[in-house]
Amino acid sequence: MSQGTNILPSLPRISARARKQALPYEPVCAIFRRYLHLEKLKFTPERAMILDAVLRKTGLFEAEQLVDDLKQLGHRASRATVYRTLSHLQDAGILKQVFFDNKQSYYEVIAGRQTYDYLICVCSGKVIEFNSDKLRKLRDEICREHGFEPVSHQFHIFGLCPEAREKAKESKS
Amino acid sequence: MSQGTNILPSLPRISARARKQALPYEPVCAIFRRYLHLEKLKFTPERAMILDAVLRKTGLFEAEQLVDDLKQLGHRASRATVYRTLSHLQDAGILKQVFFDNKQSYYEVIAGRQTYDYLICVCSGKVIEFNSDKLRKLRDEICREHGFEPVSHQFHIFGLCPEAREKAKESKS
DNA sequence: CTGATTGCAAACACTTTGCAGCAGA
DNA sequence: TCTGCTGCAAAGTGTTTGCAATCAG
Repeated sequence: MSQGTNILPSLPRISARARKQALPYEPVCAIFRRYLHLEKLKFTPERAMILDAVLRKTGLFEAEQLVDDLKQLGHRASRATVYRTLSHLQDAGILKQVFFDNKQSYYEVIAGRQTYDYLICVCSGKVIEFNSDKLRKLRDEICREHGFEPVSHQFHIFGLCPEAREKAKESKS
Repeated sequence: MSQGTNILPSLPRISARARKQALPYEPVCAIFRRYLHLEKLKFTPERAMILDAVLRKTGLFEAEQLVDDLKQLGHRASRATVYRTLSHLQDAGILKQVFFDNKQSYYEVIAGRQTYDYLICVCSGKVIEFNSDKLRKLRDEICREHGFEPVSHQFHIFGLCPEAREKAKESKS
């Protein structure tokens, strides 16, 4: 039987326009407002509240979690609006979907934050973030070889975390 | 509306490189039978047919596609059985799920085949497979640093393919 | 003013599951 | 024989969508 969580990467959705215009240190809210303006969309209270809740998150989070957070913050916003806004935030380059597990998506704020790659334990589901300059360099090298212009990447390593390895050893002996 | 690309549905699923590789049909079938035997499961005609259809695939494919393929091959197997068998094939290490988009999973045969990493064009959806020893080495190095034992990895680079870059240039000028 | 936005609930689409009859080993 | 397997259809589940009322610009 399948042991462990099935966590798969998803694809980033950042519009070309957003990519060109995101300034690294600009307040995220300003990025969003400009994006909305350019797309002739409106900056509504609901969208502001959702962005607020999103920016409070650190690391990975789920849409459903966000719905709860909003309730806790006393913010009203329907599930539908949350999903619709998450979509816009992705297009604005503020957010990206990082994983899917069997059912749902996991998001991560990328605007103005360092992004990570992940080590994922196939036994415990534990996720370790890491960062590697060498990886970025290698990515750029591979892209050059193929005439590709990199926008982003996702590197997920699946395996056994130290604890899981320990357990595996024990059960062997 | 945003042009947030949902790239996956248009992924090409035949790669020249993969096509060149001989299908190691017998060995994989043996792997599957052994797995089934060990798990006290049965090797049924349906499972044989599904494995056959799976091994004809090169590159990424979807479950639904497989259902169609089976019909075309004159093989009967219900949708439910296909899904159940795909699950077993994963557990047997013959297959892996590579992507999820919001809706469905994308699979790839791994047994007896070289696996690839992917460059994915965010404009055209074009997918380029690549292979890198340096990447594997870097992966192992990163794992060592974290006491992780790697089982597999997925490295997806998103960006603009040469054609898309060309187009982008044109539209600027 | 006017078209975008919202909440609701129903719709979706892929996948899983319960069940009764069937069939490998 | 005795589990496990199959097909069917129904259930599940995160997400999306249609619609009428509402609101931002």
